[in-house]
Amino acid sequence: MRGMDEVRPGREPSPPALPAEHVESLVRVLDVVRDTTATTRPDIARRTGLGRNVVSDRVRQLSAVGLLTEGDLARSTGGRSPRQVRFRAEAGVVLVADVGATSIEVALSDLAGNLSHTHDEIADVTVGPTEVLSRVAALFDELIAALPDGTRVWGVGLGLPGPVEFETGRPVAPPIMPGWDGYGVREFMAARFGVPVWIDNDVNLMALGELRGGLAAGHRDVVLVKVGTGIGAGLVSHGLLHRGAQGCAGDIGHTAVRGSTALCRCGQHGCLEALAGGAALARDGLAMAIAGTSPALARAHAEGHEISAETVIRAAHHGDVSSRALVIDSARLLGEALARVVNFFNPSLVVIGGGVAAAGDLYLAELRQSVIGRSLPLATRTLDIILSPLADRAGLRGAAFMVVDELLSPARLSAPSHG
Amino acid sequence: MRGMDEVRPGREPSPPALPAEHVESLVRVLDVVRDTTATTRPDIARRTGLGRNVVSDRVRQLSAVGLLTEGDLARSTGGRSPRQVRFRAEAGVVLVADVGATSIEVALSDLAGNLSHTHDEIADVTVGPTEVLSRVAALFDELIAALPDGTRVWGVGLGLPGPVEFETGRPVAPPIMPGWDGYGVREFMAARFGVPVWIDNDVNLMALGELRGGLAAGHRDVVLVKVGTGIGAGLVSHGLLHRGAQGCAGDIGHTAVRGSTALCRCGQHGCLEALAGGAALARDGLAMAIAGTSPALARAHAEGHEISAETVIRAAHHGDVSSRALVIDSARLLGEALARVVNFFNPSLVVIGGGVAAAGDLYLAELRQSVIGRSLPLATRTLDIILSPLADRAGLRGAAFMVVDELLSPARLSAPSHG
DNA sequence: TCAGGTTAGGCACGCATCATGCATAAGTCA
DNA sequence: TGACTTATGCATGATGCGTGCCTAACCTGA
Repeated sequence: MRGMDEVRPGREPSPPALPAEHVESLVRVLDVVRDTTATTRPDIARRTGLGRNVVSDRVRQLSAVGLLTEGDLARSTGGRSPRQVRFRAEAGVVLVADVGATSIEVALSDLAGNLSHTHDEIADVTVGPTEVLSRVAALFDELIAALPDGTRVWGVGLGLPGPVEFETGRPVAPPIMPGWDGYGVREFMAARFGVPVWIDNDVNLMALGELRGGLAAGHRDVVLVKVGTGIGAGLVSHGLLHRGAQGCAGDIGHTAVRGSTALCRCGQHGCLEALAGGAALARDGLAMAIAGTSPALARAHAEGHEISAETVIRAAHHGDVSSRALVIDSARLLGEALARVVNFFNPSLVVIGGGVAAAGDLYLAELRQSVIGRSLPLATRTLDIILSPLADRAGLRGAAFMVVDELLSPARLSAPSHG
Repeated sequence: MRGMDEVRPGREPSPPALPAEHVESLVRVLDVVRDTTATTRPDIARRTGLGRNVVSDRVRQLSAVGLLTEGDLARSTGGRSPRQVRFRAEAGVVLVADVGATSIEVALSDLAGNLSHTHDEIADVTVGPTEVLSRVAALFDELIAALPDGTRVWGVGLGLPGPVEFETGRPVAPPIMPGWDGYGVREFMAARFGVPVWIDNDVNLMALGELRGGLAAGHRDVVLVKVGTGIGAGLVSHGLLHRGAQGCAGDIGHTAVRGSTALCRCGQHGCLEALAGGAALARDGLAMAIAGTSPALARAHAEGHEISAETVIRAAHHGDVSSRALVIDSARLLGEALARVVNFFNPSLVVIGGGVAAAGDLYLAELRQSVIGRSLPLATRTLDIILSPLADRAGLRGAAFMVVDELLSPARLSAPSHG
């Protein structure tokens, strides 16, 4: 991996060099424009508390480096119409990837988390970091090849299915990623692409995606639950990701469920994940297919189809009674665990994401009932529990926001460093 | 309550008027001096990144209003010795109270959380807000009467045994405080004493006490567990109190314990609190005394002593086998719940406070074992679990820090408002 | 004890930033 | 169309803060 070209020919340094002065006000202006709390100069002045003159100047500077641009005139409020100011999300792209236990998702993202060229494929994370990351890098190469000339690549954002030490970008003792412990993921990608790289847990990135540009925008205390093969949660406190001391906060998949002894992939018995995760759904569905308890699943199995969580969910939607019971049972079990989480963390919003969220209202209704029935009334008084539509790709969007937010953070702009 | 003197004669407005300019640098200087990360002018400059000139000027201003003072010369590091700068904790006092389910604690605190004139008494919070708060106010009056002339009262800090909406200072649907829901506690105290008032949950205040001036200083992710009559937790994320959306975050006392149907004071069955709290210890101890299972408790009971959690703990320490088993069982149960909390929140420190913490190493050892045996290895890798000595009065200290921190916060200093 | 080096800390100056006032542009409303 | 309101640029002035210089006060080594 050594000896690669540090700076690619024809690629501009990224992000565009901002003036090192006025960092604070520059960021404040940029922030309110980015999340569209302000769209005109007077708006920005009001929101940031900066003088109208300063705002004008900062907008000028940011426009000069291509981060902002003027749009049409906005509606007048009685006098001269203000010109609209817009974040130039097209000023650069971010390479984002979400490595799951059994899959790789990559995409190109603009600076506002809008994805394009999304690509999914099956992959096994257990084959180790060099192989998986090489594949991700190859996919990134394809994305880069398709870029129009002169497009700036601002950075790489990566999600991994395990705990990550955010500062160093290294996995820490990930249970389902043998060989990845302490691996220098950032160094690998930085050497390959010569741009800044950030890595985080995939569930944290989903939470960030929902927080910065999704359903959780504006909330300060959020729990995002991803129900995929496994079950995990991303926590937001004070509007910031709560990663915990080791970066492994959010584990709810391996809490014991009463009266169960099912073996979990983590090695313990009775884990929630072993009962209510996607893998559990598939396992129980297969059992029902073989036992003949479910006509629909039995037929699918007989026809040679694999029985996956998706199969079970589809059968449930088509009225298969046993599948329906399985899905509802899964929702109820998750709800019991979530009730504890709600009591403890007291979020204003719980977002359910991941593959099982495709089960839709059937799942959500049971989940809601289960949570509300077991939580303190106060904690659920204004609590919202919603599904994150799958098409959202919150994880990839979160990866993009991670990169852009870090690059445009005051700390980095005032003292440019790694990357 | 209306018509009371708004500003008492002979009492100065509080806190001393700081200049409205330079608020940010003033606060930064004050902060590093307050938590003693910097004790000399050059130190302050290094820590805050401010110029030595600015630091000198701010120190001058803060000294002029009595918040800082110069001390002796510090050790030289090769050149002229710097003069030490110290926070004048004696520049004012804060009236603090911790209202528990069955008790009132009040004290005088200096601006650094050092308590004096501590006073405890039995009280029943269920008699309602006016009665309880009047009693607190009467105790405060006694404290004020004992103050030297000219002492400035900066504010009132109050802890309550239930969820509190921090911004308004009103209890929200507190389960064990009938009649308090939505009561204007702040208004009551402000009208009575004419100073700013802040109120928070008592467990949050314990966490704040440990965070700002106790065992948790410097940690960013902390869980404080109070095991008193009931069981509750205070959470610290990013070095800030996580209060949750309704201010009721930290509930762990009412999570279901498998295989139990004990009736809890919250009305549900099988709560942790009903099994492992102080009340449960007392209840089970009494049962053992009556049944004769424990000689020590039976004797105490026969002699007419009340069997409290403290009695059981003392018996355990004196070698009473049954009491010992009871205490250990309590620790084990709490440990099981805490293991889930540790997995979910991933703190770097867990502090155990409250009356049951008096059980000491006997309790702590079993608790540690129980937590570590059931948590993810990663989450416990650098986890510390410690006891908060009772004499600490972390709650009262936290109440003092709450008031002083709010009064010396940038927001308040730049735009003085309520109080 | 003294010289040379190092750190503290005050004072004056100058630069840079930001707010204010004024002029102008461009809209609304009667 | 005129009076009013709002937006925006430019010049001006105040203010905050860093820098350079000086003195004070300590150290080390001869």
